[in-house]
Amino acid sequence: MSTASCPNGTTSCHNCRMNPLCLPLALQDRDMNKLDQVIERGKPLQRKQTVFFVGDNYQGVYAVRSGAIKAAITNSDGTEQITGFYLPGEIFGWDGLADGRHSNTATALETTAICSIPAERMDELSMTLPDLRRHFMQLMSREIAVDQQMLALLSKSSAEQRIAALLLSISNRLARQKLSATRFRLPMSRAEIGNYLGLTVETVSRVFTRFQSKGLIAADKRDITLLAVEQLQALSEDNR
Amino acid sequence: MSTASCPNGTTSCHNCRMNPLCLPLALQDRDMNKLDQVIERGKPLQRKQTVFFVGDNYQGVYAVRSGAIKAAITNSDGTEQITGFYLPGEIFGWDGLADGRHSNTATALETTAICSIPAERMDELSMTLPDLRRHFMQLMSREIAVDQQMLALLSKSSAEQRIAALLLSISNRLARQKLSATRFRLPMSRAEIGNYLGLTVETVSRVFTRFQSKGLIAADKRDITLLAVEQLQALSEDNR
DNA sequence: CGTCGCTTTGAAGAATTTCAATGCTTGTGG
DNA sequence: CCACAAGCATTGAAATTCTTCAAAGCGACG
Repeated sequence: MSTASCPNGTTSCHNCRMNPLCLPLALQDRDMNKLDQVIERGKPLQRKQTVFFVGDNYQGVYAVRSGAIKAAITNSDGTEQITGFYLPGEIFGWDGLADGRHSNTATALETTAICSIPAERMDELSMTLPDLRRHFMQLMSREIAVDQQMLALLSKSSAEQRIAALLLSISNRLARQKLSATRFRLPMSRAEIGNYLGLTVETVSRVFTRFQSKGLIAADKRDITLLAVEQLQALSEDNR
Repeated sequence: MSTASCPNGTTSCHNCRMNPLCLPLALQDRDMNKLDQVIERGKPLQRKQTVFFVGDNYQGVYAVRSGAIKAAITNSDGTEQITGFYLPGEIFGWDGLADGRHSNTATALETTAICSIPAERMDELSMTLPDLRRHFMQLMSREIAVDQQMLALLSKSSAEQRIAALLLSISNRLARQKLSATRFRLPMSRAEIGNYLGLTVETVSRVFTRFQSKGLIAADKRDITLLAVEQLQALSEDNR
């Protein structure tokens, strides 16, 4: 992996200025300087390490710089329900702002580098930098729009449509980060895909097989190549 | 209907001060005064009237004062996919903030009174009133959390669980507004419930019948009485 | 070399959808 | 005032999709 914009180890977040990875908005230079001081950088997370647990106090939000994060709610019976995957350039953790505690647990799917944006700093900045404030609200709004899109997907569609839509979503999001949109490695397992999409592992596996035999994708375990984006698009858009 | 806190016709939004209907946060009195000047009140909407369409410019968000609103995405084939129902005291329209255009169409399910909170005003206020700014972000965060909860529900559960969860959700939300939590009239049709929950009308209808024969609810068309809240709770929480 | 984690495949069973038909309520025009 | 159309809800029976249960393959890693 790690075709990401900021290499993992010895990075300085000055990259965030060149490539608007952490906060992908065109900010004034002046604003960007201030922003740089706010972002805290930690050491990369290993697979299965968590950023925060359900119930943890909300400290702020996080931007994925490389790797991938999954967010999951824990059901009453202890099983997990994945509510989102976050790829490089995306922000997660907003769920904790409402009542001061996270409703999700956030876990690294692979070796992952993140920036944190502490709540107080965000608050201070929101006061002094109108652009940044608007940007934060736009980011939250985007999360809402994405979740609702996902809702629409889950309510309406068959297994094939869901998986087609997920693959296209990942493709688009990688493209936005100037990464390859047609060849990529899935950061999550079949089981995690199934969990997220409300399908069993077996169904996910079967759909991948079917997609291959139809020539829509090539899949070698987690390495995916999209061969017929238009057809996938059509598939995901049609109602069953 | 219209057991809502602010009666429809001749209202002044001073009610919003007494009963924190429009913005349900404990604000300083001083802040509340300023807020009152911001909220615009229009005439009540009739059933099927829309607040905004997909693609409309984002002008701000709206609070439901009485009645009910549905938000829906239009699929490429023209069918609608309901992404949320908004009851008295709840805020909708955040989806348009991200890119300046609404991704949903918002429609009144019945005669509905709303307040609008214009974007510029919200922006000004966010600058001068830190509490209010935090409150806006909390509201957005709550929308995210609710949508994600819904995602979890749709991914994991059977028809009965989905419907049980929807009934409980409505019940809780009415209770928060000091309305009856066990007897209420659904503002939406079976078809709309099905659309929202990813089920067919027929399945929705059958589940209502099943719930009645099990003594969990009494239902006369849209008039619902919850008879066994704990059992519904248990049902909605168990995985299938 | 064997175990562990993940993926794939098959066959049977269950839940939901689809198709078809009927009933109930409301509103409207004759 | 009645009749009829339109919209919504309900019910049955057949068809389909997805899940469940069971088993086996593959690859990585100690």
